[in-house]
Amino acid sequence: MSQSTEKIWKTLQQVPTGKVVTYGQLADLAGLPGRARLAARALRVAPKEMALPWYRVIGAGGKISIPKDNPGFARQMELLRSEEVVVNNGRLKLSEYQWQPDLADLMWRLEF
DNA sequence: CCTGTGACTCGGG
DNA sequence: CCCCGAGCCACAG
Repeated sequence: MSQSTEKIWKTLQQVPTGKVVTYGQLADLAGLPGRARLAARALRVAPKEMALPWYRVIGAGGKISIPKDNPGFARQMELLRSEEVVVNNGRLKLSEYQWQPDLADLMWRLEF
């Protein structure tokens, strides 16, 4: 895999239960500013065995970005709800659930 | 090499 | 709130 893709994966592992990040935010935290599309792609190609919390990644407006006709849409909603995240019509309140990394988390990032 | 296509985002209208 | 276009970029065809 490309190194950029791996950075996305590692960063995503840091997102705690019950919290979410947007594609753009994930890319930024991974040290890849402006690469939201890469983040989306990294999720799609991630091997299942990695068990990444892919469902904790949503669109910038607080909306689930998976097309509604894709079975993953409903799955993402139920997974989020299983973590106490309130989701309505594929929407959730970013002000309440968006992950705000603390200093320790940012330090961790220096490891790659 | 060129083109189309996104699990993206932001700014306009 | 929706739709569009423009950036953006890896990747398949």
